[in-house]
Amino acid sequence: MKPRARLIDVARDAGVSPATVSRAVSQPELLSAQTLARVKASARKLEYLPDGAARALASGRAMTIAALVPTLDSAIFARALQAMQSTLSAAGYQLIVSAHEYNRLAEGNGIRMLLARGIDGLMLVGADRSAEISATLRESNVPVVLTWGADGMFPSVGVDNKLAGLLAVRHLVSMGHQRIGMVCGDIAFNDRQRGRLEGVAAAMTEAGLPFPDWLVSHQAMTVGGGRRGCAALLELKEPPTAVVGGIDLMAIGCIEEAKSRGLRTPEDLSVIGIDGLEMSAHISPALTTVRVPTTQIGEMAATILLAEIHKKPIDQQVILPINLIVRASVARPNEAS
Amino acid sequence: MKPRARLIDVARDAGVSPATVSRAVSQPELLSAQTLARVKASARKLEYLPDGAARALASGRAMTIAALVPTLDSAIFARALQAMQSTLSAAGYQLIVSAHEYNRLAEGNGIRMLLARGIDGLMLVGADRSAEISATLRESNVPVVLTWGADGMFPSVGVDNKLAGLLAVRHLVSMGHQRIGMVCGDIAFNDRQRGRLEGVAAAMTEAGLPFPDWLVSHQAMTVGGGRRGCAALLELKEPPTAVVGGIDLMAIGCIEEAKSRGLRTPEDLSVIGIDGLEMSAHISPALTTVRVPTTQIGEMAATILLAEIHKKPIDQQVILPINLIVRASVARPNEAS
DNA sequence: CAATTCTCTGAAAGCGCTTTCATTTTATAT
DNA sequence: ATATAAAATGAAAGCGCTTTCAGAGAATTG
Repeated sequence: MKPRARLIDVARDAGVSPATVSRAVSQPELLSAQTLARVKASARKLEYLPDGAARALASGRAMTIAALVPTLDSAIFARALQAMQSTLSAAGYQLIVSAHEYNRLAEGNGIRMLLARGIDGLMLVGADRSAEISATLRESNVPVVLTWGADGMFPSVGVDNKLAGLLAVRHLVSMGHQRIGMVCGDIAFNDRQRGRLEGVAAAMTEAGLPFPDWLVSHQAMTVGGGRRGCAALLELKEPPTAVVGGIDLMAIGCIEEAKSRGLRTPEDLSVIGIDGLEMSAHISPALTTVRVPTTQIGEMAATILLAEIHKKPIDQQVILPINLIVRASVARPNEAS
Repeated sequence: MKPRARLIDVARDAGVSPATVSRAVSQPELLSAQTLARVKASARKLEYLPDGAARALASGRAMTIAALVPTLDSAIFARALQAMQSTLSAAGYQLIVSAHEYNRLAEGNGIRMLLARGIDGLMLVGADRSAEISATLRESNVPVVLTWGADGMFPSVGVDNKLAGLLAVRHLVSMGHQRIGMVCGDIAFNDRQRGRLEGVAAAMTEAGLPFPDWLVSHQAMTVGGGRRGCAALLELKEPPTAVVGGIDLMAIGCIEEAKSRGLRTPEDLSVIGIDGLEMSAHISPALTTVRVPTTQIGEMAATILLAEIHKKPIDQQVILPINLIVRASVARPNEAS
């Protein structure tokens, strides 16, 4: 219950000025080896832990980067955050993460709270936010990086979501599919899903295929959502012979739903995902998917933020390559259908 | 690029003292409606955002709770964190989360960093840490809550992991299985997996069944890990007729591995998981599992922390009930095997 | 050897806010 | 009305640290 040692206690113990102790912590190269050793000894002896709030206040730097993602409950963001954390902690920064559950208002509040809290950088997902928030962000002067999407204002790192949808459908088309459906997440506050959907639609147009509204089912972005979406498509008078999942998880749900209806994948229904989850390779049939380099996105996001903080030049918009991973969930459609 | 408005600017604009503005922010009930309105107007006009670092320093409260989990890349922790965040933000607290990737040292560092950073409470997973860190934690006087496990020193909320293993195996035994294997995560720094393994062993003993080392395979806690573990067990001279997955994800891997070897679940190999993931209900066969109330753990953790902070009485150790969810992945063993 | 340049350390002024404590104002009671 | 309590506000002292500025020695130079 003894009060935590403060910097001044260490200074007293080591017989130096507070300034010297401060330097020992943040710029040890400025001190003579001897002084440094003495201070360090005292610090250790007193179990000195610098006070973050005081440091942040005095220095204007919080050594903290925040990431505000739609949800923690997604392997996708989790991996990216993981990568960010590694990169940042190597640079002495901490990552604090928060989620808004696909709620635009919650995102706005989250941003404001984080800004108030004092952060040196902010990672956001997508570019789907109000002009007001964007303005707040801009005025705050806090370095920002957008991931998975771009808006042309803030630096960004992501992939071409439209291209992802395009690649998926092109593959399906190349296998001979004509009636293709999509099980998609809610697109209201999710420009990634919107982009993928656009890509799917574009590819259908490109192939001269019809793509009416009823061939896309919007569902929760879970396995269960995928199942429901697939069920909806399968119950159409003319069900699709192939379906693309807005994310791998939904694609997996599609496979399961088909299975539960006695349909085999890929023989009776081809399924393709977008994401490239670890588990997608291990289910059966192994999921054909468009892989998004999640880990790299996280690393790049951290790198960009760090560069912004240090006023170094950055790529305003980096678009990482995506690629089709052909596995076993897509085949030529049945003659019958 | 204009500097952010400070409290004193608002005070000036509203024609009141800084103290009044401060109160308007944190204890509005102390002000007359009229003054409050005036201050709020000025604050809005100047786009005033209080400085978190300064508030934390002056008040000694950071209004921040930290959670340090093994990994973000797990639906389990993600859900619990989600629940914590909701509960905390309702109380005006922010949650910052960090991961240590199942690395004991990294956890220690993480704890120290968080402590230095200034937090009002800390959520940790499991009780598997050095006495030194525990001491640091104790001395820091920061409220702590342990989740998924307990050590008798800090308040905790979790489940009886051993019981989980026990329930799983009892179910298997009741279905007539005698040779039961387990695919388990690394237990070196994971008392949850250790507990589950113990439970499995205990249940085997209880049933008078042998449970030699080679019937448990330690693997990465992913679908892929589950597959490898199942493969290892299946290649035994006398492979088990049933296997329990240390977590649902691994159990799913087991089902997939069996499938890829031409074995049907549950006819040829019964599989049972522990966790109760959303997706477990949707795969085929639907996974029989021991459900752990993840969301509740998160909520309780937040509630306990909040109570500790406000010096209210708390339950030192809350153990949430777990329950077997019988679905389709367990059946009586084949006569043949 | 004096002059100049470094290197190392200390003094002191905040960083932006909260929080006693004191004071003024307003409401309540006699 | 006057005394007394209650409510509303302000003055000022920090919270624990960083950082500029300057000074004291030590090292280098002509």
